[in-house]
Amino acid sequence: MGGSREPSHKTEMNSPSSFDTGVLVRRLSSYSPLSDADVAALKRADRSPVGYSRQDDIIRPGDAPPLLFIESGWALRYLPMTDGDQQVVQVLLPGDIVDRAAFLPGARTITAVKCATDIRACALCPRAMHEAVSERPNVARALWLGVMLDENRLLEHVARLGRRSSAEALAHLLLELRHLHKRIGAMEGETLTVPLAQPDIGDLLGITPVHVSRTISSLRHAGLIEMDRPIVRFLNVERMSLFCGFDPAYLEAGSDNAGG
Amino acid sequence: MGGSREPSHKTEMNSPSSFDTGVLVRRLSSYSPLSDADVAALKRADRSPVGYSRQDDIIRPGDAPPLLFIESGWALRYLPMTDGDQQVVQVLLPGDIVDRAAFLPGARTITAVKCATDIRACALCPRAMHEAVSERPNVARALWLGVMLDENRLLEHVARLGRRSSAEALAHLLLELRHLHKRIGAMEGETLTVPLAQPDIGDLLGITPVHVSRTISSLRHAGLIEMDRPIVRFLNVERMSLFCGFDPAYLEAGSDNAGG
DNA sequence: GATCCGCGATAACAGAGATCAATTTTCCGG
DNA sequence: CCGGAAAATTGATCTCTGTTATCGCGGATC
Repeated sequence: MGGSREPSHKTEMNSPSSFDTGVLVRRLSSYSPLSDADVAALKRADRSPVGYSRQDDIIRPGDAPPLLFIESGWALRYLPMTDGDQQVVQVLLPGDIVDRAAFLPGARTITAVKCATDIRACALCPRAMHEAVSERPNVARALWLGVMLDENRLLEHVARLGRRSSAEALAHLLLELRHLHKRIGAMEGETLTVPLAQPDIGDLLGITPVHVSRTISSLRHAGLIEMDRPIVRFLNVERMSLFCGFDPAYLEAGSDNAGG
Repeated sequence: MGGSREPSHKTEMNSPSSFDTGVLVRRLSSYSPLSDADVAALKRADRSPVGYSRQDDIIRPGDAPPLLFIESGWALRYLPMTDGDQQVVQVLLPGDIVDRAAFLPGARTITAVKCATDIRACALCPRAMHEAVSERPNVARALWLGVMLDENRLLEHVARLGRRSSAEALAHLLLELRHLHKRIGAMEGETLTVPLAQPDIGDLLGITPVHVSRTISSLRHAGLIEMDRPIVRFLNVERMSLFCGFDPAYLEAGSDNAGG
């Protein structure tokens, strides 16, 4: 079957938590301000990190997924199709929760998640998380905002697949990744590291690897990007955004965190 | 701009609640059993129903959406594209919540929702809902399960757009609608009422209206369906499911509501 | 009852992307 | 350092879907 592989290199890691929760806490507090008590409640949910190797499957369809978030590395959440193809539905970046079905005791997921790079992931104690959610409104609000923002990304992904040419779709995807990394200061100038192979991008955009290659070179020839695996350099963000109709509003946590 | 229209016929309706909450309560309790106290808590959130006419926009991108659920009728949630096209991301059926961003005080939505038929919708009091969620674990669980099932439908929609031919995509969509209605006893035999025009289906599947017509006739000629607006009759569900790789597992509330 | 407009069907043609194939390059494991 | 496998590029051809246009129908409006 496709490229599914056993998580052969799953590794226990024993570096402690004050550093490891950093990614999640930073993410959540970027959604909604967290007090020290909120952070402490989250830290109580923290468990030991686990390592996965590139190409490992973290979860598979039918699993009751573990409550995990990505510490470092990229992963791809996808639906395996009956004919062996796969459709990627989400790019998981550091701070992302692998599968929120894990919040629901006993629930099964319909997706698989494979590592695009070596991954360090961090487990959370479901009981402690539920406590944090029910007793800490800020935490609940931040998690819920995360749900909404992920949904927004998914909706835009639908629009990419349904209503854009492959060149527009690729441009839009790259601009989304750029925006997410720019915001957390994870880019050097206009240079971004995208550790995805062309077949991965094909599974994301619903096109063949051959056509990914052609699409990339068309963006190159249009003077929008340079791409030298795994480096992507943005040459003209404004023109590129215009070209594919990219508007970062859907990635923002709602300019008005006023509340009612 | 496309077909956006003011909600000119918005109408206050004054039929009472014991009947109106029925749809939502029935839906939620199909996700997770609700006690009388749970139902009572939900009823406290109930507000007066509102009517909309076919083609009205219930919400628009940038709105702080109202907390509404569909009482009767079909609506389409979509992303308006810059070129005037629209990409439908969700079919809203009775019992569906129009936009969950409404759960987050002050949040804005990025989607629009338009009525495919005349609609009766029912507002919920956000305060009472938050109370019900925080004090009634069954209610919280049912709502969260609803979130997960909607996500599953969205993920399958991504797979439809990315990895299926138009005929497979249409077959898959129709089987999803059939399954949802069959489960609540809203079909007569293998006959389903689908109050969508072909341009709506095009916006759903990311294809042109012309091609929707072709695609329908190809399913007809394959002996899979009869379609006489708005009636769809399924002639061979098994062969149709095989044809498009439809597996209803993603619509089920997880066979094991065991819980940990 | 006349008119109009959106829906639906169909046809001819154009274009985007898939498929098949061959070749080179890069990557990874031993 | 080497060898095999996967990734990447490029070309030729085919298929599916978009585009444009025409026509009939039916429901809404006046």
